[in-house]
Formats: sequence, C-alpha cells, structure tokens
Amino acid sequence: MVTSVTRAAVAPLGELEPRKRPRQARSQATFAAIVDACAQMLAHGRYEALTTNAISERAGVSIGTLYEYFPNRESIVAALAAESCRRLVVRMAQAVEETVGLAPFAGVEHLIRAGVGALRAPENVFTVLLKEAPFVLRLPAFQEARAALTELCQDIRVRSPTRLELPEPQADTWLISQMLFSAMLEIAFLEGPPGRRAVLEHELARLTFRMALGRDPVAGEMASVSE
Amino acid sequence: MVTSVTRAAVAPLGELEPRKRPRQARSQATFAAIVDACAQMLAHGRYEALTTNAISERAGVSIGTLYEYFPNRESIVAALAAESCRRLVVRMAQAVEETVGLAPFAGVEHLIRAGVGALRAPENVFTVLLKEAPFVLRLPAFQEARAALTELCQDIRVRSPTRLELPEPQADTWLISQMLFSAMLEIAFLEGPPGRRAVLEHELARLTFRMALGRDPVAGEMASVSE
Amino acid sequence: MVTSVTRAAVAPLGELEPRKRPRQARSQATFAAIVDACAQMLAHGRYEALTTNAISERAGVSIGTLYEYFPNRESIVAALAAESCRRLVVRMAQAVEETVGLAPFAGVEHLIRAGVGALRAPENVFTVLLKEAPFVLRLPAFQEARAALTELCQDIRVRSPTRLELPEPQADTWLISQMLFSAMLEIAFLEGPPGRRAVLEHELARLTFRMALGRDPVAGEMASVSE
Amino acid sequence: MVTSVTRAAVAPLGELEPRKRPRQARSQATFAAIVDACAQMLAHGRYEALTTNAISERAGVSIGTLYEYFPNRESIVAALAAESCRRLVVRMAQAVEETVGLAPFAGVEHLIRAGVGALRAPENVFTVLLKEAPFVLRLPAFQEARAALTELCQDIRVRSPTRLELPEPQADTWLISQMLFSAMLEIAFLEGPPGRRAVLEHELARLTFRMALGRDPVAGEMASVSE
DNA sequence: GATGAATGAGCATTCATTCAT
DNA sequence: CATGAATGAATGCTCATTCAT
Repeated sequence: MVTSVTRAAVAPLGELEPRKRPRQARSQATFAAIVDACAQMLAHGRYEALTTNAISERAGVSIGTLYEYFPNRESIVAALAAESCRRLVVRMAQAVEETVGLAPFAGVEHLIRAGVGALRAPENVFTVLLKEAPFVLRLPAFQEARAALTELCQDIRVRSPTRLELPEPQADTWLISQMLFSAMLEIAFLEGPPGRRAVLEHELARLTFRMALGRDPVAGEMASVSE
Repeated sequence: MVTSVTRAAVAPLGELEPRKRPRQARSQATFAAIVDACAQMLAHGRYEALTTNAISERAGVSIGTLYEYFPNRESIVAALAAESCRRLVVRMAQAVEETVGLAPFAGVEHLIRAGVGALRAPENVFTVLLKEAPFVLRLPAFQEARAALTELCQDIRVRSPTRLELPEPQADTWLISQMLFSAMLEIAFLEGPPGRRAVLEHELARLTFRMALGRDPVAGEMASVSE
Repeated sequence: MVTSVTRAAVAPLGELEPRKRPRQARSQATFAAIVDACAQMLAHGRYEALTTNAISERAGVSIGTLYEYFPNRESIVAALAAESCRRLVVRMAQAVEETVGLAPFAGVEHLIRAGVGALRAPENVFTVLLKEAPFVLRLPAFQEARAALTELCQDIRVRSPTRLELPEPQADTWLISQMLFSAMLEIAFLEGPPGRRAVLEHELARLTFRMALGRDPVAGEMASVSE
Repeated sequence: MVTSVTRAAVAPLGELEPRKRPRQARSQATFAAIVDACAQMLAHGRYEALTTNAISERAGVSIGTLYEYFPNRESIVAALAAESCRRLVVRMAQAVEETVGLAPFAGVEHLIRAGVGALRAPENVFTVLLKEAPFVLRLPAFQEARAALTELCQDIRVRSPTRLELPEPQADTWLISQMLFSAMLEIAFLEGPPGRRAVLEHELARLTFRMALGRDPVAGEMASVSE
C-alpha cells in the first residue's frame, strides 16, 4: 500500500462528529430522523442546495434540536456517509463469507456483484453522496470502507492456486483497489435494466482476475456463481 | 430508519456556456484573465470559497464586465475545465504520436506518463476541479476528454500482435477506460517526489497490459521508454 | 412539543430579582452554585459569551433548575453584582472602623486602599462586570454601594479640624464621590505589580484631600498608614 | 502619564475599521446614512437590541450595502464613536483657544462647560454609547480624545502663576484626567434643567483647581467666564 | 462597452426559555 | 423538586447578480 504518500493538503473540514450520541429511544429516533431527512434531501436535490433548515423541517424537528445533535451541516452528511459505509462493510464481509467454496473467479465475481449491489442500495446514498459531496471521499469512515476492498484484493492473491509475483505488491494492490472501486462505482451509477450491469460486473471480474494473475481463469477456476 | 430513497435526480446546472466568445484581442485578453484568475483562486483556495467578486477582483476587471462574458459562476469554471480538457486531449494526441516505433508495453507506459503529467500540470486544475467541483465530471468537454482515453485503449488492441478475444469489447473497453482514468487521476493527486509516481505509472502500465491482453508482455514487447 | 416561545422583550431589563430566595440548605447550595458559576465564567470569558446553558452546566445543575431559581439571565448577573456590592460595603464599613485614631490623611489613604482592594478581589467581579455589563451600574445594589462612598467623603469633612466651606456641599460631595469611585475603579483595573497601584492610591488620597479641604495636609495630619 | 501600565487583557474586538472609505458623493451619503441610523437607534433603544438588519433598514439601504462598507456590527459603532470623538476633540481645541485672556479659574470652568456641552450634544452619542457599549472606552479614537483632556490638565499647570509641585506628575495628571472625564460624563448624563448642571460644572472647576494647585483661586484668578 | 454601488433572498447557527416526564 | 430534550425567533453575514451611470 502507498498510504504513506502524503496527499495534497485540503482545507480542514471542521468538526464532523455528532455533538452527542443519543442513548435513549426518543433521542435515537430524533437523531435518525435527521440523518434520514438528510438522505432524502440528497436523493432529491443537489448537495449545494442542502440546508440545515430544510433538513430539520423535513425531519420534523426544530432547527434547534438539529444543532443539539450535530455541530454543523457537514457533520450530518458525515454521519450519513458513515452509516452507509458501515452497511457497505458489513455487506462485503458477509459476501466474503459467501465465497467460501466458490471457484476463484466465481468468488471475485460474487464480491463485485455484492459491492455494486451495496453501492446501489437506496438506503446507502453513495451514488448521490460521491457525485455531489466529494469531501465524503476523505472521511475516515469512507477510508475504512476502502480498506475492506483492498483486503478483498489481497484475498484473491492468497486464494489463487498459482501465485503470480506482483513485482510491486504494495503499488499493485493499491492500484487494483483504486480501480476496482471506481469501476464498481461507475457500474453502480448506471441507470437502466440490470442486464447491462450484470455484463459489466462479469467483465470487471474477468479484468480483475487478469490484473491479479496475469491470465484468464482456466475451466476449473471459472465455475460461475449460480452453479 | 432510512426510508426508501428514490433515484438521484441531477439538478440542472444552468447555462454553462460563456455569454459570448470574444473575437477581438482586447476582449480575448479579458476573457482569458477571468478564466486565469479562476484557475489561480482554485489553486490556492477551496472551490466553495470561490466567488465571482473575488475572481473579478483578481482578474483586474469589474464584476460587471465579468458578467458581460459569463452568465454565472459555474460557466467560468466550465470554461476553465473545457480549456484544461482541451490541453489534456492535445497532449494525449501528441503522446500517441510519440509512441510510434515503441514496443507495445513501452507505448502504454508512455501514454500513461503523459496523461498523469497533463493531469498534474498546474495550468490544468484537474486535481482541485475534480475533487471539489464534481459537476465538472458531467461537462461535455470532460466527457470528450475521456473518449480520447478510450481510443487509447482501442489502440492497444489494434497494435497488439497477438489479438486476445475480449468477449465484450464494448464493455471491456469502457471498463478499462474508466479504471485507467481514475487510476491516473489518483496517481496525479499524489504529492511527494516523482519516484513514487514513476513506480505507480509503470505498474499501471503492466496492469493495463494485463487487462487488455490477459498476459504479461514478453521480452520483445517490453522495451522501456528510455531504451 | 413546546409551543411558540416569545423572546424576552429587549427594551426593559425585566425582572432582576431571583424567583425565590432559598431557605433550606440544599436550595441555598444550588443558588450559590449558580451565582458562583456565573462569576467563574465571567472571570474567564466575556460577558457576551455568558449563556444560561453554560452557567447551569458549570454549576452542575440542570438548566431547568436554574430557571427554578432565576427568572432570566440578567437576574443571575444581578444577584452576583448584589453579592459583590454587599461584600464591598462590608469591607468599606470595616475599613472606616480601622481609621479610628488615624491622622486624617492616613485615614483617607486607608479607605482608598481598602476600596481598591475590594474592587480587585477576584470573588467580586467588578472589573469584568463594570467593563462588560453596563447595566450593572444601574442596579439598586450598586447605587447603594456608592452611597457608602459618599458617606466616606462626608466623614472627611466631619473629622477635619479645619472646616473648609464647601459652597455647595451636596454638589461637591456628589462630585467627589463620583470621581473617587471612578478613580478607584481605574486603579483597580490596572494590571502589573502592586507598586504602581500603591503610588496611585497615595496620590489619589492627596488629591482627595485637596478637593475636600482645598489644601495639602500639614505635618500632623499626614502620618501614614503604616506608622 | 501611566499609559505604560499594562491593562487587563480583554477579548479581541475584531476588525473595527470600515471596509472602505467612500470617496464619491453617493458613497459618502450612504456611509453617513448608516452611521446616522446607528446613532438614532442607539438613542432610542438599547445597544444589545442593535441589529445590522435594523440599522440598514433605518438607513434606507440594503443589508448588503451596509456590509459593503462595514465588516461587522461593531465597526459601525466604532465609526460612530470615532466621529463623535473627532467632534469632541475639535470642540475642546476650540474651547482652549477661547480661554486665551481668561483668568485661570475661568479658563478651567470654560473648558469644563465646553466639554460637558460636547458630551451632551445629541449628534455625539456619548451618553448612550458609554452607558450601553462599554467597548467604546477601548477604541483608539476614544483614547485619543482622552489624551486631549490630559493636555488640558497640563495646561492648567503651565498657566498657573504659582507652580505647585505635584510629587508624582505622571500619576497625578493621569488621575486628574480620569476623574475629570468621568465627572464631566456624569454631569452630561444628568437630565433636567441646565441650572443644576451649571452648578456642578462650576463646582467641578473649583475641585479641579484645588486638585491641581492645592488651594482655592484668589480673587484675581477667579474672574468668571461671562465677565 | 465598462463600471461598481447596490441589492436582498437566503444561509448557518445561537441561546433564552419551556414543559412533559 | 429536578431534568434536559426540544423549541424557534432572531441574528450576523455572504455573494450571485443587476442596472443606473
């Protein structure tokens, strides 16, 4: 991994953590209502049009209550992103479990399908979030989610019966992880019937396999998910 | 608690074209000064801190004059993005010329290096633009630039002495182009000494070769750029 | 749901008395804790940054409890000011006792020293209060404290062996009292080593003597405090 | 003077200068209208009730225009205070001219009358300003105005035919200046018929004379203003 | 054409105060 | 008696845009 490479300095984002984590049922409902309202607004309007007053109104709480829980506007989006990331990671972990017993290629494909599915899930607002609020990319919660993907790539290496030396394992893994994620995101963004996405998912699995192993899968490695 | 969220509706961006294309020298200078001031501000501050008043001040023209040329704030950024894209495409076209006579792998690597270089060029503000102003991704000028990359991928196919069947040429090309572009962007974003980026560029060339041909280059295809 | 809350009318100062005077020990402790927290906040931050929520938090009581004892924000500051004034008056009364047997000039000086000391005492927040919360000047408790000073001036007249005619005793006494108080306050506001203030206190005593008697003290009237 | 004594640290007041000084007639009118509206509001309501929106409304300009000229609320009050101070200093300088040929005591009395008059002038909002916005006391413009008063005190010393040694000239001058100013302010604050103030002004002149010289004026020094 | 003073809707955020529990 | 979640009117301020000069 190349994580030690310093990134371009970006302006500070201010406090992104909620002001308080609700413990009681009523508080939790209020907290959730605010995050939910934020998700709804993001789904319908642009990020730039997102206002705290509008969120509080949609959530059915007063603006004062909103600021009881969140220190600023960004922290609401951050909470929403963190929640989505949490769900994504959970889904991916589960998907990894599901690959047990699958042929290598089928495993890769399954993970890709699961990832795209999670990225598309309406309760996760990734498609909107990443198109409209690029600062989400820099959130810790988001970085962690990407780490899960990287692990997935490692997994392919480990499971593969034929070890291919990747001359620069760190660099290669980082690149593959970046590309895989961006490709999954692009697939997730596509509108239309699922058929087109299915083809792309399958091809993405093939390309990933090629990147990792430098060759196409042989018959025994191919066994598709549905078999 | 996140209720069903309907699909993202990308809000209209308003007019993105300049109000008028300057024909005379003085007008052209004013137009350029505004776009240039925008680039400078973007290079130093955040996109959200970009204001038309500040741009006009930095450009040394009055705010009224700015609105003589551009209908709104976004159109200035759009003009800047378009210009950057134009430069990127020109550079890539030139780079393709330069690959004539190179071994396949060396050609790919050269193109990648040229692309990363263009994305990093300070007069092109891609790094800020794409991180901070996501609407740039949807600009026609940007889409066209991506098309150039796709063509690059086609090129590899054509030049390759050993044709590999890509079962879904359209889908595969689209995926490779997407991934290649995002990886180049990520490399371009990295700060630090060029050595780091050089390794990543080399590895990206390898991975691209693998994706396209399903194998690593043999000795004769390998000849590096500098040889 | 809390129905519409009308804002405190801004023009008048509203009720300044506590809602209830605590009789039981526990209540008294709560009351004192609130006033004390107010004093602490005032000592550290600006008056404008003083909020009821912050006071209640620092006092370790809930905001609801705070409003059980005080009808509004100003009444807390008023209570604190009243307490400080009470202490100031007590101190001055004691200081007057201490002047018995002193030479006239020494007596004046002693009273001034005692006054400045009381104004500077950290538990009395006069320096902050009077600089930041001008309405304190109009509090009855504060007016009463000033009356004590006026009496002090009368005292000088009575004790003086040589009566000087003050053509307008009322006006003169009022003026001297005003000036003396403001000068003491200014001295109290000064930071730095006590030496500086000691000089000013001594000179203020001289000027006061001059104002009251129209002349400097003779040798026999001079005997300093420490003799 | 004791100006070298460090003052209690006070919270920063932010930028207090206007954003731009108007040069053209229209701009000047707008600038003046805003400051004037501020004065009017201060004369009628409390300082705490002073809002930028209300000022702009009363001035008949938009809130945006107000912020074109002033960076924040305090800077408007500061401009008003500075203007008032400028007028006060001008008036005092003129009053000093007017004392030429007057007997010493009459000169002192004249200066005091002039000062109280200027402090009371409705276009100078000192009475409201200093009661409601204590930060005015710390404005540079205000400090300069006080320096003028101090000079006045020096003047008395110089003009006096009988030099009295003030053992601590710096300290004494500072004290007298402080006391004189606060007394004049208190007189200016008094409501009611001018007769009462006239008496106080006369007595203040006597007390000042006493402080400075340690004695009452003799017949030849007394000659009143009107003679 | 060029200017820049003026606009004002709209934003994020605060905080004194209430009242159901 | 005590609590503290909830309220919402109100504030200071920004900035894209217009239009009279």
